[in-house]
Amino acid sequence: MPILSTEASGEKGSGAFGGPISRDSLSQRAYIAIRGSLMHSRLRPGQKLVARQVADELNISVTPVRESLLRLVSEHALSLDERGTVIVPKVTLERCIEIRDIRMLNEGEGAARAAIRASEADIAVLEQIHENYRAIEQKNDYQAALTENENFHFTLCRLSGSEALFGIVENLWIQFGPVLAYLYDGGQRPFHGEIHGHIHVINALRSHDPEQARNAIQHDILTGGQVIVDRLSAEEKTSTELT
Amino acid sequence: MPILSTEASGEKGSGAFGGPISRDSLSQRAYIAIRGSLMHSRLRPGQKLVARQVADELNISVTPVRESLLRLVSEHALSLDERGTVIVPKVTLERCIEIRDIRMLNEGEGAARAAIRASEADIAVLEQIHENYRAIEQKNDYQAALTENENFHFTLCRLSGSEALFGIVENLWIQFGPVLAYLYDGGQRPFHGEIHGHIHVINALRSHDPEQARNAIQHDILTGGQVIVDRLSAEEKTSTELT
DNA sequence: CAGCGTTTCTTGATATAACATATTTGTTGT
DNA sequence: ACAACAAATATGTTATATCAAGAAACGCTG
Repeated sequence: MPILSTEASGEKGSGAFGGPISRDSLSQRAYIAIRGSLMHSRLRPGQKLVARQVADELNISVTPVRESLLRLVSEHALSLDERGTVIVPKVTLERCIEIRDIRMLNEGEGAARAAIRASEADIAVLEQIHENYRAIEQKNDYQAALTENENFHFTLCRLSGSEALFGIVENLWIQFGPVLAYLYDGGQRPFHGEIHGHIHVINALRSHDPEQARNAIQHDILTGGQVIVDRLSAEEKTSTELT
Repeated sequence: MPILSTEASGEKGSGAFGGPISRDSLSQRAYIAIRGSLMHSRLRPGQKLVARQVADELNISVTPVRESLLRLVSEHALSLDERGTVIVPKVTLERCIEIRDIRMLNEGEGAARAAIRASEADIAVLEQIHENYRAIEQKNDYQAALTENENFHFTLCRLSGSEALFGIVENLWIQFGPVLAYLYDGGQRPFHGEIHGHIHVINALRSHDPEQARNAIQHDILTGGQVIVDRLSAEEKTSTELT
């Protein structure tokens, strides 16, 4: 059974033409491929990622594969077992809540800063992203919706103008993303029919109200994560009972 | 001229005996060596770190060196130029302030959580670290003082019990540490004779007062960083005038 | 059949070689 | 002396071979 499904999607499409295909290094492409598999939850928690096997599957040598695996480990998106083998980390309820809370802290700060700096054009872009997101979600294309939701959060945080903050948020996402995807695979929708949290964020930006923006994105993260927390609680309770 | 001075310090001394010397991988040792050089500001901003040269200097092959360099790049402790060569990033005033602020946000949160969870034993450990720190500082051993200060901040954050938070703080430190060291090399002492900020943190922990702890560590970071900000402002002003 | 030692397989870690490209150096012709 | 082209060098990137340590399979003996 193949470890990674065949998805060489470039993520950052290079040019409007199919054009001079991305001259990324193999290492970079391997990184994107593995990260993509992780984000789309095609890798089971606890699964081993053996360098040689992954290399075979991607038809490249182990060197660039090893580089990308180690990079993902350093980003805490993957872990190492006692022997040094790369494994997909298990998402515990505890870890999930922890990451959610740190996301709220840092994305909240990002939103607050964004509220101060964002121009009307910036906000319009964000609004457009959200509308795309809603449209995609309506079509039940959860994978795509996931990506567009990520896009919203990243774009918002980028508006803070803080490189360091963005780095942190990006990094938290790669740890949290797989959990979200895991949920989507379960066929549940984390968001409800009410007014979507993103809207409140956009309104706060328009008012240039930092604290309102902070609260809005924090509420969005909390709401979006609640379904995951519920489900993980249920699963952990079940497995405990089985023990 | 050698890129890295000879310092193979194990950081995490393994055992009380000189004992079964650390069976770290070469990659790990290279990482520690390069990181150490960075933290002790033996690398000039803008300097190139050529994999083969570093490998020669450490008497190992390029593979583990490349791995550690890439790891440091992924941690934003080093950067890549357009060609892919690793370079020591230049510290701008802007970046310095940015990292300081994000440190305040996250270490503040760490301290607040620590105030809730810390036992008296935990606090005693922290107190001991601070006393060591003061003693070392008095002896004008700035390098060692720097390490002990780092130890204080890390230990405090670890008391928060949040793995994710600790990872972020650790990562911010590796970006900020070189700047601190740079300052120390200039012979300036960032901390003053008054009651040290760490003391206020410890008091807040004893009172189990989260917000007081948050304020205390934030104030400490702000105060400690002020000298750096002043100096960088001065330097940037000068270089602007020269232009 | 059980236990134990040996061989083989797996797999991470390291070294080295092969390759590609950009930069530098050197040479030559006018 | 200078411009243009060619050779050499520097350096990141990838592939492959080797090593070592642990795990697993295998077979031998009692």
